[in-house]
Amino acid sequence: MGRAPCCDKANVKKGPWSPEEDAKLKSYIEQHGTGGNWIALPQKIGLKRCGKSCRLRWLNYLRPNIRHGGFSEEEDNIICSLYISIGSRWSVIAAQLPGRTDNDIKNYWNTRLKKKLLGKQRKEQQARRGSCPKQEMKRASGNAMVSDNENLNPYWPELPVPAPIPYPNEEPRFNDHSSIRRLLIRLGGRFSDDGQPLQNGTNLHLPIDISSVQQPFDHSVNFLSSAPMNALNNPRSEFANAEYNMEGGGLHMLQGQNSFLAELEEMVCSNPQRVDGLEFLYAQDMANNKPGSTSYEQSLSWGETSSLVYPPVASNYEGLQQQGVTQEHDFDELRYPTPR
DNA sequence: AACTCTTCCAACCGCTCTTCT
DNA sequence: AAGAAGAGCGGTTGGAAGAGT
Repeated sequence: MGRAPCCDKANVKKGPWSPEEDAKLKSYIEQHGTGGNWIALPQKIGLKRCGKSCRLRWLNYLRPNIRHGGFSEEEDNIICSLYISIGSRWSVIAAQLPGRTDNDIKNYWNTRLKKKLLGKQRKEQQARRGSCPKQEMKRASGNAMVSDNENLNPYWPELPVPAPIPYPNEEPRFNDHSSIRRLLIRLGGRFSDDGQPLQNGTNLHLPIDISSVQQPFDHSVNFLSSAPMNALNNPRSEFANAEYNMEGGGLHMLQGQNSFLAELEEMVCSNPQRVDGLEFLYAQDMANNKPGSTSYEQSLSWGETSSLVYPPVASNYEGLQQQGVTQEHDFDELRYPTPR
């Protein structure tokens, strides 16, 4: 048989934590540790909280050396770089940023970095359009007939509602991580505005060599926590079945960027005739999906596709090793050091 | 001043994997 | 071995705070 139920849901408090609850939880854990059992912990200290909730409160707010807000530019770049490499694996990203929690990073990404990225992309778009005012005026006037209902795209309100792009094989080409990754790479692997433009891939600035993080996905080098590696060994796991092929625009298995990618995708889908500057986002996917087809090349200009570059992938596995981030280590300890 | 809209983040939810009985 | 709970994680949401009108 299994264990006892984790908690009495009906008799559990929800919502914001009071200072008294915080104090109780903090002082108990500092004195006794978690005891390896979060479920039993709230009863021990007389809190009407679910153990899960206690754990979250401790990890995200009460444990020592937590920093909130005030993300530095370097941290932005690290988050950006790791997101390029591994997607929304917030706990892994958090492990690279001492004092940051996965929840914080996740929030920061969703509320700021993502918008920063989209804003940057839009800036580029406007700059391009600015160089062609006649076309711009023509487009704007043509758009006057579009109903409010149809004109839902917040980023491209002046553009006509498009005919759907004829995707060759069912899948839209914003197939997730590879697309955003290319967008990030195009921006130079960094969010900050002072970054130099990417030139032949040589100026790409990645504070962390993401190749070391890619390793497990190459199925060749073990790294980080035991959990991902277990997942790799598990035939049911997404890791085991995924094809991680950075050069081929792969990473199809990565989840969690859906809404953001949908946003990006909408930018392009809504304006198939005018995708200046976004070609890089899906040109390669299309090439992959539809070898031999030239319909896209004919209807769209892929001038930048050839200049698409990827970050250098020279191994820096030693870097993570030096940080103690190897399979041998208890990665959870790195993420959530237990109070001593 | 009052109202609406937007932004931000703490906390919850639900899922997967691991551990225990 | 099977089934149930625990642990951990990522996605989502509710509401407070701030900004705009």
